[in-house]
Amino acid sequence: MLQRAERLRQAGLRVTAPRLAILAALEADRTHPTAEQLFDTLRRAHPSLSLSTVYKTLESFLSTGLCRRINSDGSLRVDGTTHDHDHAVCRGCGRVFDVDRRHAGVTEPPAKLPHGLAVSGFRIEYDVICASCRGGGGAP
Amino acid sequence: MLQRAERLRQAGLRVTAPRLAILAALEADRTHPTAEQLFDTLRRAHPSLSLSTVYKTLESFLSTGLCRRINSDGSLRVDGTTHDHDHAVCRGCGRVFDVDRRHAGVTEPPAKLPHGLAVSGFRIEYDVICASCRGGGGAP
DNA sequence: ATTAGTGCAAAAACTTTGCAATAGC
DNA sequence: GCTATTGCAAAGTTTTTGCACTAAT
Repeated sequence: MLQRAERLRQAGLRVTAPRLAILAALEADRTHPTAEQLFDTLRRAHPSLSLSTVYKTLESFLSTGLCRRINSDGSLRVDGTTHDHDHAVCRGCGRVFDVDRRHAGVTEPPAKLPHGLAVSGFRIEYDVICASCRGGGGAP
Repeated sequence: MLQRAERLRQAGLRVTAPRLAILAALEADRTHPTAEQLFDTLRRAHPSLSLSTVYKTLESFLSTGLCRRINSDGSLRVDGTTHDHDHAVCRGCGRVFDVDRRHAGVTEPPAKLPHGLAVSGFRIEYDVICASCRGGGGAP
C-alpha cells in the first residue's frame, strides 16, 4: 500500500492535514461512515476541521477514485476500500456489511449492455437481516 | 396485472386519488423519478396534490412493496417495477437504465453470508457510460 | 508567487412533522 | 362514525456555496 501522501499526489491532490486525516479515518473505519460521522470522529484530533471541509474532501476523493460512494440511504456514505467487494444492507438496522466478491458467483460483468451502455464495473447489494436483528433485537 | 385500486387494497392501503395517480405515474415513467419529479409531473392533472403527499405516499408504497427505492444519488428515487431487474447508472449524466436480470450471469443469491447474514434478495448496479455521453456529449 | 484548499456562515436542497380538514371504509 | 389520508405551513436535516484567509507547490 502506498503512503497516504503519495496516494493523494497520485490523485492530483495537494497533501493537506485534513485530507491525510480523512484518508486515515477511512482506512481505519470500515463501518461506511456518513460525512457527519467522519466529522464527529475527526474533530477530536482536529478541532479546527469543519464539516464543510469533510464534504469537499469526500467529493474530491470520490471524483479521483480514492473512495467509493455507498447509497444505502439518503446520506453521503463512503467506503475507503476501493477493491472489488459488495455490500449487505440490513433491512432491520440499516448497517452495511462488506461482502467478499467471491460470494457473488460472478466475477466479470458483461462488457456491454443493451442501449449502447459500456460497462466499467458493477457492484452487488444484498438485502439481509443481520444476526442481532434476527435474534429478536432491533436497531443496535 | 391487477387493477391499480386492487393492488392498493391488497397492500392494505385505502384507495385515494393521489395514490392512484402516483401508482399510474410510476408505471408510465420508467426513468426512476425523484419525489419532486413525480410531483412536477402530477401537479398538472392534480393541482391540489402536495409534495408532502407524494413523500408520504411513496413511503407507504415503499413499506408495502409497491415500489422500490433506488439510491443513485442523495434523493429519493423510486422504481415502480418490482420484478427482479438491475440498474445501470451512467457516470456521465447520472441517468439510470433498467437492465434485465438475465444479463447478470447469476440468478440466485447465496442464502447465507458470513456473520450470520440471512439474504432475502440482491440487486446489481452497473457503472456505465451511456451512448450519448460517450459520443462526445455530456449531460443530456 | 501562484493557486488549491480551508473554515466560517449563510443559503439551498431535500425530507419530515404537526395538525385541522376531508374522504374512504 | 371512525380513522386513514390529505394538504398546508413550519421545522428539521443534509449538502452546497461564496468568500476571505491560509498553506502547499
